[in-house]
Amino acid sequence: MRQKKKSDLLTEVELEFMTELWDLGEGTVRDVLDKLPEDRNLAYTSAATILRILEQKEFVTSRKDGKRHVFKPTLGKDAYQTRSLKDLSMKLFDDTPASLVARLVNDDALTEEALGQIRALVDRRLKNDSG
Amino acid sequence: MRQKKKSDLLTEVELEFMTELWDLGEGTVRDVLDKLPEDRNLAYTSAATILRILEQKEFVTSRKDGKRHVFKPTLGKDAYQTRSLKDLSMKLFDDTPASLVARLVNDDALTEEALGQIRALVDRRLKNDSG
DNA sequence: GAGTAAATACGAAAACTTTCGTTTCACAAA
DNA sequence: TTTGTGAAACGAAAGTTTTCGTATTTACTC
Repeated sequence: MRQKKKSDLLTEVELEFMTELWDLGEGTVRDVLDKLPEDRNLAYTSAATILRILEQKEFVTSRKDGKRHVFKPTLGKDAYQTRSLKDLSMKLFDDTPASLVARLVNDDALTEEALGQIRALVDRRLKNDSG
Repeated sequence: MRQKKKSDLLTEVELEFMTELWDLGEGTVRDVLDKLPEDRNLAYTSAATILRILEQKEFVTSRKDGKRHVFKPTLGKDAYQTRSLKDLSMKLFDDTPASLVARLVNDDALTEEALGQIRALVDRRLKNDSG
């Protein structure tokens, strides 16, 4: 029996909307629409449709507040970050996170400061694991 | 004058094909098709279309070898990895690579070995920069 | 040159994503 | 209760990606 193929990843526009919701915590169609860049020029009904789809896909839930719907992510941004990294690592880095980081730290555009932060993060994690 | 909006990122299927080409170095439609998973069941003409599109988008070039075309990436896998990471970092990590790594090293699924490798990479880069 | 097996060229169907218009609904103000 | 305003519901148009069919071309064989 074949599954319907749910990629469990957000599309471009879905991610755009989730980003605003993660930032807001929760919000109405109007809230999200107002938060988009000036030049985005998306119709109200389009925004409503995106949120409806996100609800169908269970990335958000909604409750009613008076006559409007308030939408709220069911999936945290951090969880989605992890999911995206896993996907990228699988598709492009042989499922080897270290090689992903290798590519990142070999990027000349990366500042020394960022490198220092990264090392601190790794050290902290290694310390916690052993301690 | 508005640009047509070329995202310079590969679509799902395009990436699937580029991955095989990166692995092969170069190859014909048949070569790539044969390299796909058993259960992929893609028509020959579909594969040919994807490669044609990749050529239009200038991700590959082709030369003729007898009656067939041999396709070859114009963009290295490492360059595309860098590009993808930059995109993900921008869209989901506030354009802060360190926070991307933070999410990665906080993933419980990451092995201690991988962590060690990551630290070694960072150390090497820091050492080279200062030396 | 005619036959044929395999590849290319091209257009378009199918599937999915993004956008929007129209209708319906809910609430509030007169 | 009617009317106006803004939201929701829904379907579908528009845009993009993925898949494939048909026609044509190419190189090889006889």
